[in-house]
Amino acid sequence: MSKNVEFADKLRSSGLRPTKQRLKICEVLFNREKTFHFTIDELAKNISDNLNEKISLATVYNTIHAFKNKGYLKEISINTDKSYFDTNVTNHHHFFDVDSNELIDCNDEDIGKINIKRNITKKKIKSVEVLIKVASDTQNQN
Amino acid sequence: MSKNVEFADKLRSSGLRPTKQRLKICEVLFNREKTFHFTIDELAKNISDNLNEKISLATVYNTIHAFKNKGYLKEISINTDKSYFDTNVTNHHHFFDVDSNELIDCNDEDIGKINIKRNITKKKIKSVEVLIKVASDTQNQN
DNA sequence: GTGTGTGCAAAAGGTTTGCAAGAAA
DNA sequence: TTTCTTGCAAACCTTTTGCACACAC
Repeated sequence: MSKNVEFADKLRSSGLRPTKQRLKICEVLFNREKTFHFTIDELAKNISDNLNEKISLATVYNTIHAFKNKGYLKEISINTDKSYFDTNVTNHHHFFDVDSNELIDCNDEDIGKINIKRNITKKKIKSVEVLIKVASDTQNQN
Repeated sequence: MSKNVEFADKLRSSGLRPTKQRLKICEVLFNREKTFHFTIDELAKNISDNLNEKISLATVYNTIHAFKNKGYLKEISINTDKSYFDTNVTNHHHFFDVDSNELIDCNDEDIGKINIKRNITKKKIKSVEVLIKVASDTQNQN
């Protein structure tokens, strides 16, 4: 419960009104120990299943994008039909299990430093993302 | 023209009938020196503009997926609304210019070797993809 | 009260599918 | 002639948008 006050403050401090829906979403996303990877429909399902409450899909989309823009969430580059988000906003990489469509965070110790030796003229590097696709044997690569 | 015979043989040898449409698409995709990055609609536009011929969108989709499954094309993991494909099917990485939505191939010399020190239980690494997002300054990260 | 946020339904955009007609083997 | 391929339209799925109502401040 005290968590909700924290969430409300956090939202307010970034210019977002702490509405009931946003607080619910905060609860689901940030009230956990491990980082959380999800797609919008998984999140919406999670909310309606576990919290016995329905939030309009449009609101979920709006909220997730607002959170992403405020830096509370990160969007992961995977070539699937859906967008994946991550509550871990630090610089890190991912394993992607193509059997289960599951993301797994990758620590710095898991991968050596990525050293980019080339510059694109007039451009700055904004992010470096490594995606390691894994599968149980005899799977194809995509 | 002799190229077309090559393409036809290549298609036949992988169990694909060399139809007029598939040969056209081969021409556009593989009859060039540099590797080619594209989305389906760019490709369809390219065909109708440059070859003065229309191929049904459904056929373009079918063909691109057939080519991908046969290993003639690679699909790139970027989190955009569209799928990106690459005629360079070797292991390599990419720069992605978020201003222009353009992909740029990355050679081995541009990035040191990626060394993955962790195993996911019972899973095999299928691919390692590095995506370096670049932008002219003052852009956001996604 | 004023300005934001929500929710619904409708629209949009990319991709897939069903099926009849056409082309390759 | 048999099997694969094409093309069109409709369907599908995720995501976005418009707008009236409700809520936060």
